[in-house]
Amino acid sequence: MTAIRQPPAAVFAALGDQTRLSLVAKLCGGQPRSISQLTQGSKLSRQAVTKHLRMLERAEIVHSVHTGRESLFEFDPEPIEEIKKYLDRVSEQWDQALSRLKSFIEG
Amino acid sequence: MTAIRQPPAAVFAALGDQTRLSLVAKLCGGQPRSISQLTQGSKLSRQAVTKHLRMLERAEIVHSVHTGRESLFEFDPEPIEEIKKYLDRVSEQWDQALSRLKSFIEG
DNA sequence: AAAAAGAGCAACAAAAAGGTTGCCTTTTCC
DNA sequence: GGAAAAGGCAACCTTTTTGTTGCTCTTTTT
Repeated sequence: MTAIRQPPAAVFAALGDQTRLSLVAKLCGGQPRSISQLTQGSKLSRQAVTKHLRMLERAEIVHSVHTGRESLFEFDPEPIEEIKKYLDRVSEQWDQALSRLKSFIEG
Repeated sequence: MTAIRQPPAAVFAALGDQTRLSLVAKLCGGQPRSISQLTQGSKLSRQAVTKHLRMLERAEIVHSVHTGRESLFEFDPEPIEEIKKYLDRVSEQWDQALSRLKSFIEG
């Protein structure tokens, strides 16, 4: 049931912010965390952090699960694997360009 | 002389836009291209494309070289290699979390 | 049952992003 | 020398981002 994936730009955009990058760093450790937990130590308000989490959620980098009075966020690895592949293709293209240049000079 | 690298968030942000992603796709092919060339086929104005290029330049993903009346843009691979490493660390953390979970269940 | 903790919703405001247009300068080509 | 091509600069506009605050609701805790 491979879902239709966000285009890579949306995932990059979601990662393009230090606050959200920090949230990802915490969540990729595997332990689900509540909004309050994720707000601890941050200079931002809970609402601000919530908005960032919703943005990560739209990019499908995290998802939330409601339990009792709190909503826990968990990391989802797929979108990041996708953009890694994307970046690999970019690097590969570049490497091929370098190879061509090299054999042109040598040949 | 390893330059001080942009923090990863800035690089992700620079890639977080379809237009800029397309520009990167063209430039990572190795051939330097002028602004006019890069504007060809785009629905955007030259100025809009220029702004996107400047944004990629700030993130050090490309750099420009003036030759005569045109300015050529070239791809720079380092920032992308950096964020690939960053994403590898994220994936690694996640994988370790999964391993711990697995051995907890099995043990 | 009352207080406290965790969150959602909505309104608001400031700043940044994304794009346009007009005008000017510098090269190149005829 | 004059026209055309390539770009830089600045003003301007609209939309999105990023953040705040206040209020309400539900779930725990005591």
